[in-house]
Amino acid sequence: MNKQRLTSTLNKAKQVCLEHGRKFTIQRKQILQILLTTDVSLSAYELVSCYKLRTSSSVSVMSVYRILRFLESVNLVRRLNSANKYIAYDTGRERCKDDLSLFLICRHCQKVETLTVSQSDVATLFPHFAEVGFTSQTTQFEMLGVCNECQAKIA
Amino acid sequence: MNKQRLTSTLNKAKQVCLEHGRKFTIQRKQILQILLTTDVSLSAYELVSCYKLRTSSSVSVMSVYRILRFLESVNLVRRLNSANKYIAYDTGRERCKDDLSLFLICRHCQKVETLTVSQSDVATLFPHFAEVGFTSQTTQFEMLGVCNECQAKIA
DNA sequence: TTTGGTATGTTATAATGTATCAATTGTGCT
DNA sequence: AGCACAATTGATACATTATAACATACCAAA
Repeated sequence: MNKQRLTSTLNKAKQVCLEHGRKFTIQRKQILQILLTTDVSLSAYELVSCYKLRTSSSVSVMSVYRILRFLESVNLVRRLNSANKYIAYDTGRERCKDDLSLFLICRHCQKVETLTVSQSDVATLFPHFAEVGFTSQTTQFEMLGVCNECQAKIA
Repeated sequence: MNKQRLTSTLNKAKQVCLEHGRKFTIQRKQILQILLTTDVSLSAYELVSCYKLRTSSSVSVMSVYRILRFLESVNLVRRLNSANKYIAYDTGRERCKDDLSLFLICRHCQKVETLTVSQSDVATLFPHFAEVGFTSQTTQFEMLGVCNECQAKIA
């Protein structure tokens, strides 16, 4: 992500916070910026370390957890259940309100690629779904595997 | 799961272990049996408690983790990433070797329903998949939501 | 200026999971 | 039976991830 795009994304993020009547504090901005400028997912504790390195200031783990929860609540951050780590959620790309995300997580380089799937596609895939009468509240799927770069290296 | 089916499932499980040149010890059997006779997922620590209650004997948490990892390795147990809990993996139902499971997890009653999807269906759903060149090693998806029984109760 | 909501700091603790090494058990072999 | 060997389990310590509870700081509106 280049500098210009980063600035624009952070500005949008600020708007999102303000629309929710919440602040885009320096700490929230820094945490989001760290997540935006890496292509791997980071744990709360890793974020504490990065924060220290990049700002010559510091945050408590508690604050990081709170900040992550907040950023998640306004859809600026996603948590990866299969890794207990967090990634920035790209607000730049066009997406329907109820599209689902598919995160492709590389076991080797940890890089996370994000794809988008529509609700109707999911419904098509899971025809038994309607039968069992389950009401999904899930907004993301996670797949572990190997990305093409790493695949090439291995072979 | 009725008694007869349970016995048959446990026998099959024993076969699976032996085929892998491993033992189906009393502890492994008990842990699997506990998981087979509940329809909710259980954490390692919950399994320790259940074990104590049901057998008037006990296991260490360490052993439970090891047993779970072993049972996972022979595909008799699955771990739910979204909950850090474990469920028995039904060997009874017909399934292709590389089918994927879709676990429907109810937020209210914690019950887990298991559906099956073929690899090819998944490939159809995610057309961008081939483009990004990601090699998936994932064998399951997890969806959180509300099951039909709970939905009815709520409404 | 005081009051109410938002945000952060601080400490303690819960929940989940791994590392390590010793002890035990079981199995096959002689 | 006695022995060697691998698989399994126990026990302790520790690492990682996460929440609870309560105090303090900040800031804007009444």
